[in-house]
Amino acid sequence: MQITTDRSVPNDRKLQTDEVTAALTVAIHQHRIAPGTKLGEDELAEIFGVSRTIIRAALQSLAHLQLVEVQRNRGAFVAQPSVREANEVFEARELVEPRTAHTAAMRATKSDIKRLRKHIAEEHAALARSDSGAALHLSGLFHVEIARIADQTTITRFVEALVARSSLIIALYWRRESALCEEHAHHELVDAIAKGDGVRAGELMHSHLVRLHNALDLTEAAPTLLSLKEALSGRAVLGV
Amino acid sequence: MQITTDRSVPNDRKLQTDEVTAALTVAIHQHRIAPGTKLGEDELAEIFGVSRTIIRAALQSLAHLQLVEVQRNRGAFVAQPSVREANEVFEARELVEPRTAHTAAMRATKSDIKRLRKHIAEEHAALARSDSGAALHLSGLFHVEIARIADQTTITRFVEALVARSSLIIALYWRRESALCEEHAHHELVDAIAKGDGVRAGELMHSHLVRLHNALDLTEAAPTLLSLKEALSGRAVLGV
DNA sequence: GTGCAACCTGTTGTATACAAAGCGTGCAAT
DNA sequence: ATTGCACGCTTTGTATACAACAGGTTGCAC
Repeated sequence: MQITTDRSVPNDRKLQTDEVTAALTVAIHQHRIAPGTKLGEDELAEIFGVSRTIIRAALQSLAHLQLVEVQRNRGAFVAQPSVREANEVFEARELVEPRTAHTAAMRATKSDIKRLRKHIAEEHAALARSDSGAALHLSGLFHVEIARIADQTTITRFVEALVARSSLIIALYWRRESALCEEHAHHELVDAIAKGDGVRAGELMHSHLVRLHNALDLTEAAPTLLSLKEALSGRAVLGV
Repeated sequence: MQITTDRSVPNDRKLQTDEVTAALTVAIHQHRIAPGTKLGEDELAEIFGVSRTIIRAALQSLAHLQLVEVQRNRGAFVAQPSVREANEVFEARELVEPRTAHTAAMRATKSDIKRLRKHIAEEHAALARSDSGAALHLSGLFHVEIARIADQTTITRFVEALVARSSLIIALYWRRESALCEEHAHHELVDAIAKGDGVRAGELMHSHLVRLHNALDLTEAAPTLLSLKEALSGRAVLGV
């Protein structure tokens, strides 16, 4: 399982943990690693060419973001948010992000707008080449970028965590039937922000999130096939 | 600097990291360790009777909650939130917690109410014996408990993090002049929740938080005296 | 006496060695 | 054939040893 490996063996001697964390994060965001996948320490250590110490720190980081779940003496697995957690995550986003959009509209500078538009363009480009993983990742970053423009680092961190989990949720519960993530929503949002229309930006963000939420198939109770296997073995399925 | 040490040397072989994390968290909550204090790895390892490996994991955990700040090659320090961060934290709480109070009012069971009242009683008891550290800690837990009753684990985690940082903020910026944390606010809140009056619970929570926020002295720009002292001396300020 | 520089000490960063806990396999007994 | 147990292999948990870095101190030169 190759993950990134752009640079070779000699590490830059700095921030190794962060690099591993980032690489894994992106890989999960882009759905290159499926929910439920086991992340063995030795395996990752070999892939990244570092010791298990580094891998462990990275996994702990990801566990804190709830991107991976660590089971004692069993190892780390890419998280599989339950239906309930999925609802919670989107409810939280519906509560928080309209506010960040509103504030962003108030504070955005020209260069912020430019950056957002560039972001959308990249997203389109990814879609154009059918790289849905990258598109999804960029789409998430778009939301984080808005929080960043709102200049509230505390909430930005929260949004980052929510967006990250959203990616897992989409991987698990996205309805094939529903239309692909409507890009025009992001467009309109940027327009509202550019005009400084905070109220409209907030409304757009809210409805955008609600539509996303509704595009998920959150009816089935049990996590899907992968976890079925796991449900019968050792550990029990806790919350639904 | 003794921290907890209720149990002696033989560890229960389980969750050592979590125990250390919890002990440090409580100590910080209760203002038994001042903001800016250096948390040396060897020092902590000796105190808790575990290896630096465990301590490191615990510190990383606390760093994620932004209770401590780790500076590369320099070590971990109890965080000193800036004025700006302080404002952000309370703004975030003002956004999120009224919602949790509202939901809690809708979902609270008899036993939940009972637990909340017991919580308040303990808080009073702590105040009665002038243990302001414990009172503060319990006061924070009260807010977390409400989020827990609202049964939104995702937001509960966020509230936990916000409450934890609030404790640091209060340590740094609390105005001596302002009246002590009015306990009646928590009383009224529980009453509203017991009645199932979500709207009022939300309002009460909001005004409670605003009052708290206003009771802080967030005018001065720079981190205060404590850090100055530390800037000059090698070792951090030990006991409180 | 002051300023700079090299060293020295103490602390953190990383790797590795060892201990312990799961988990699967295979054999034996019913 | 199936069930139960026991052994061994694999993987994680923890401690420790070593390397690298930061900061302070000392000594020298001016």
